[in-house]
Amino acid sequence: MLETEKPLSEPLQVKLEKIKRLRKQGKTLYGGGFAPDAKVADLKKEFDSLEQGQKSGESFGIAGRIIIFRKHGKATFCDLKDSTGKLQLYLSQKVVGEERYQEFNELDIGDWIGVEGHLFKTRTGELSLSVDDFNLLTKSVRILPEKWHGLKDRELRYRQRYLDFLVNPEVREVFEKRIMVIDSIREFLKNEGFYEVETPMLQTLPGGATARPFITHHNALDLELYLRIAPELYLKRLIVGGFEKVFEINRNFRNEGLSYRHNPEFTMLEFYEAFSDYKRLILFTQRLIKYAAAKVGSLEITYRGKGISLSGDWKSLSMTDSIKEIGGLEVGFGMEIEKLASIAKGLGIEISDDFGKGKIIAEIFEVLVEPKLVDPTFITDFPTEISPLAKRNPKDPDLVERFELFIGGEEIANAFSELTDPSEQLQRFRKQSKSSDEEERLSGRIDKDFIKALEYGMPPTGGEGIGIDRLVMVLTDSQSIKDVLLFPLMKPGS
RNA sequence: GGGCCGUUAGCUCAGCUGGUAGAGCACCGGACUCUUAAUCCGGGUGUCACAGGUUCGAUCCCUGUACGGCUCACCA
Repeated sequence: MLETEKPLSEPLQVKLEKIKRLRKQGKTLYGGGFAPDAKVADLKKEFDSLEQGQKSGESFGIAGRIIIFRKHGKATFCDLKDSTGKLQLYLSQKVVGEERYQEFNELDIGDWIGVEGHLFKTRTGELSLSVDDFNLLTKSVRILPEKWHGLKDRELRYRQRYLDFLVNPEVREVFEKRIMVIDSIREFLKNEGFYEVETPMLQTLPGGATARPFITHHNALDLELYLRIAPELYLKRLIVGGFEKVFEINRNFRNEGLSYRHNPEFTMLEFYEAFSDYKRLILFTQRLIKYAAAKVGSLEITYRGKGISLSGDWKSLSMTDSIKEIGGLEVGFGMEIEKLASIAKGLGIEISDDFGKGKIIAEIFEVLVEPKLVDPTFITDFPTEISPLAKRNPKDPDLVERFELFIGGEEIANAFSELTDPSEQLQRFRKQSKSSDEEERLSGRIDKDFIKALEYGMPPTGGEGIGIDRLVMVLTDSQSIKDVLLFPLMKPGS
């Protein structure tokens, strides 16, 4: 027990005394050397059809954590939980002898034990293991949370996630689904011929997105470094280098506020495909997300109380059309900027002086349309002003070849035909770096090495980012990003 | 960072108008050889988040602090 943690409750003190006593008696509390030869789920499957009164011919060894006792004098039932499920153990004094039986009854909920015995079915038909021998593998000192109500306190659940997994089985399912989503995306992309790569987390210029970075320092080089806010500029360098299809699934770090959909570190998929473009990515994205959704369950999902169908062809709308159709407002680049600004102000949007038409339209979109995009919808034709890395629409310089995908009101994907013209890229960066917005300025700090790479020639390329945490939230109907992160950021407890 | 709400036993929760706290699980002692939240008998184990203030008296009222939740802002 941590010495700093005092006073101890009486049940805890009693347990500590007991452990002291067991130690004095020379008992091994932290053992080892027991290798289970079976998993609970496998045994349950194999002996499902066992008749009552019948015993498995073979003896099996399993290991797990005791989660509950039901003691009956000279017989004891308890449930043992391993990574695959729980199995009832039956221990009879007649079988193991009085001394061993006493020792078993000194075990506590939470202890890890290894047991050996035969399988049988109880009177009520529950498959159980009749214990012939057992050993304590690890003594649990602390008292586990309650079996019935589980652990509800969100703070404790996030801070002590291991307990959350122990007593709230549905939490484990969410993370198993998260693992499946990531596995299936990898599988899909690899089948499509993509290489998985790793690009720098520590960057000398935080590029590829607009966000405040975490700043750190390299001692030996006496160099200011930034935790990456996006891998984009490095992945594009690989396209320049002749890799035609690359992806990375990894963490990005953004020094921004927290919310139900923001954690300072989050997992992003970015992939780039030479000779593709945003239109082809629309089709590709549908296939990718449908593939992942099908692997974890179904294309018919529920998110925040709303049924969402991922089947069929997903809707696609330009940003201004969506504002008209869903927001009921007609806006466009043909309007005077003053007019756009006053519409935005009427919606409670704050407009700075350096906002252009594009940024104002995007703000209106965010307020009026975004939350209403429940069924999967691609929004296309983003303003150039807010898309410094995307290729301009050849027919309309105000717009770029870009889309974002929304599901359940959440932004899931962001993709565009990449800007490949080095001089235009330089200009766009320069414009950004003059912005009054501190983050924009920092993000726009010109990565000359990246421009140089473009000067060597990047083939026409489609690139996309998918927020994995958001996608998992939608696919698991999780109300907070913290519920899909194993260890969400928490301030140190008091 | 702003607003609102919360923090009582290891866990889940009660606690009236201010009179120093109580229930289930867990735990401890006892009974019990097929239980399933086993049952039965007995036992309450607490810095009421923390620090001040008001009061004869504070878990309760007030102020501040910490942490969390929701929400707004920033962002994905």
